[in-house]
Amino acid sequence: MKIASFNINGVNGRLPVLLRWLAEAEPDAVCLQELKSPDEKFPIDAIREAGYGAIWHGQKSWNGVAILARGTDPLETRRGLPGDDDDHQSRYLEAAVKGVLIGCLYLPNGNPAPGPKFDYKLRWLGRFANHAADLMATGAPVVLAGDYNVIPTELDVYKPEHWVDDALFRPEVREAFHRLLDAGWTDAIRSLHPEASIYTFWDYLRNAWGRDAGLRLDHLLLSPTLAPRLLAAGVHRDVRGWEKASDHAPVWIEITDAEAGTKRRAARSSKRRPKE
DNA sequence: ATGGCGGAGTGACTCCGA
Repeated sequence: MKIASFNINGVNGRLPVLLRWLAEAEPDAVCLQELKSPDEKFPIDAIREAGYGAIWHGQKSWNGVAILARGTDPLETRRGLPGDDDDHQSRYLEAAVKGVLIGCLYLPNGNPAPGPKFDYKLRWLGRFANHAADLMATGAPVVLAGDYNVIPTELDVYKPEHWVDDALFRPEVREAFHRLLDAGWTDAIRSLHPEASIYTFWDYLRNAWGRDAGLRLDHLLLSPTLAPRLLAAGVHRDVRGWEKASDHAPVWIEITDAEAGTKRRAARSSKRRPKE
């Protein structure tokens, strides 16, 4: 099963990019961010024709998240991040797809920092950590996928010294991300590629793509019950070079299906299995 | 590297993203 996350940067303006990528990559489940579309303008007909069911939480002009599922409809479990009834930005959507609970998030950018936008980002991170802990406590296989707007380490940015005061890289933000890892979440890409320089975003400005001046901002975090099923992870870099591309590239994982995962875990615990 | 590029909402500009 392939699960991907893609900050599409305008789902209507970039619909040809989305449809081409769905046809080429054939992900089983997709988290989209930055729809920049009100609910009534979400291109559900074209997405259904491409073979996907979908749920979405849009908003005029900005934000907006969606979950797509190939050949089926996502089973919605939550709309909006709990913890603040006054927060009306469309940044969190959650659904079950083929036995996996998928949280789709678009974390606030937070610039300029310091300031009210940065404060909102830190509050959002706190609410997110609380909800993530609740999800983990259920024991369900969970992936939290999306645009975190967090550069986790110096390895995840082309020139760390240019970003020290930026809301994507400030210590408070990095520490919040690492507290998630300490709590038991697995950064899928980093767990399989511990040393590699991997980016998911390249600015439109200053020929960032041509210079490979990128950032790793889009992440898939796996619960302890899902992490053992991780087979592969990567970034569809070439999509960033397409005509009318988003400034983000899709990030993806492949996991064993639920039945195979159960067999694997059973095999691992078996006394007959030789030590790895 | 504080200008750039690009989308959306409106209708030459603004706001916003990262």
